Amino acid sequence: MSKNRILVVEDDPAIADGIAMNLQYSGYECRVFDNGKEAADALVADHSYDLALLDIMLPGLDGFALFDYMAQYDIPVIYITAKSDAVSEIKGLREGAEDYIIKPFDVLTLLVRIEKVLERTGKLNQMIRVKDVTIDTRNKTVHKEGEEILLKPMEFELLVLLARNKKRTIMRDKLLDEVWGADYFGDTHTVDVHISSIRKKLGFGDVIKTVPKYGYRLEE
Amino acid sequence: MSKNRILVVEDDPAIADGIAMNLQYSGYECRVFDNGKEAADALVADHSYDLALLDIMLPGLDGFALFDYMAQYDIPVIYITAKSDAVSEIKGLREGAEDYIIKPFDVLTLLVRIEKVLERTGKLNQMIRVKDVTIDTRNKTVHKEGEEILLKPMEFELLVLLARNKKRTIMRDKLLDEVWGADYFGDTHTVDVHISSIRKKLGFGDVIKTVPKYGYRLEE
DNA sequence: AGAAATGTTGATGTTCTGTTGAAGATTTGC
DNA sequence: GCAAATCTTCAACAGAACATCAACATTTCT
Repeated sequence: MSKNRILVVEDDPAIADGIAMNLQYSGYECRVFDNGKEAADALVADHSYDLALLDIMLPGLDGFALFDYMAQYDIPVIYITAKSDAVSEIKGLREGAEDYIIKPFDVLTLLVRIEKVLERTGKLNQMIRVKDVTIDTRNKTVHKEGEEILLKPMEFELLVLLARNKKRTIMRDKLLDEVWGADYFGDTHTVDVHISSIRKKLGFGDVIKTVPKYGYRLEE
Repeated sequence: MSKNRILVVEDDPAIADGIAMNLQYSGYECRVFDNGKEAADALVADHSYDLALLDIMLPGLDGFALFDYMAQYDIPVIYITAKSDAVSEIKGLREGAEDYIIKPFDVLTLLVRIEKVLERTGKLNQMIRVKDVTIDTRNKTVHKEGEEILLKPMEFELLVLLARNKKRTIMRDKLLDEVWGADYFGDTHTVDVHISSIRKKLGFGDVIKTVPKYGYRLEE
């Protein structure tokens, strides 16, 4: 399956570098521009992007202006906003942007948002393979060596998050946030129990690594 | 990868020079102003800073006034305060500053504070390379010649501190303070044991130098 | 409403980690 | 060069973190 292509327009080089590195690491192909004008011009020749990450505050053409160019080619947009322009978020979403994310953000949050959008637009791989296990995110089923393994809903969600972010260590808090929701108040111990159950059902004792003091990581 | 840019506003030339020298030595690009007015004016033309260090007591525009200019461009702020204005610290933080540091401070304390802020805003390099060893601060992993080397949490934290401050000798007390926390009461001997373990696992016998009677230093 | 299944919490046993002490090696100072 | 101080390394202990099981409360489904 071919890589999803992501367009990034961000003028802060430190942030742009960080995003680019992480996207590539996660298996996306990405192209970065540091100003709106160049990005818009380049679209004419190449507009086969699955998603665009647009900073709102940009020199020249700003994120909102760029949105129209994206709409032309049906490229969904996630805005990147500084915390000072809280007002603009609403505007961005009302005009049709898929989502927004406020700086500073952590990498996993961004990746999960991207996955959500790609899933909605049907561009995300429905099947995830980890070792001899196949995860079908559409039918919510898991197979190992032809046999279906029954995972409970929470176990499934947790597994998908880990599997979509292979080789990335995720803190227990972060797992709780993303799988259980940000408004969940409970012990991180719950995560441990679910991990334990997944390991047992899938024989993932070594595939899901424990990173002491931090969290878990699913290996390739 | 581009250097992080830091804005320094400090009227005491001795302190300003010291900060500037140390920041450059640590790989930052920095610009120094000795008064608030000039700094604020210069922001209009160039505001691509990743962080600002602001003295509170300044001729003309003071640190608090400058904060508003920084907020406009979403530049995080660390205040530099004289020991006497303990009251102002609280005010500064409540208004949204990232952190503060009290004069006189030692260089490493300042550098670690800076790293904390840059990490939170996603502008710090998550990969550190020392010789043939790669440290991934986000995934909490260490690789040497493609192989993963397992470090224990404390070993990892200690290594990161040393590696982020290469060529800088750090006292045992300082290492204890920063890695174990200021409220830690224990023998500095613990540091020695951990250093020993890191050296052994990574083959860093010569890379981490012992500075007799003082502490340790990680060479480039 | 009753039954089945799920998620959470608590208890228990196990593994892993950090600290300490002691012995051996190295360096420093005289 | 020798003694003293300092550092390195090993091993053992205590405590923390983690895995697993079982019971309970909650939700879902029929």
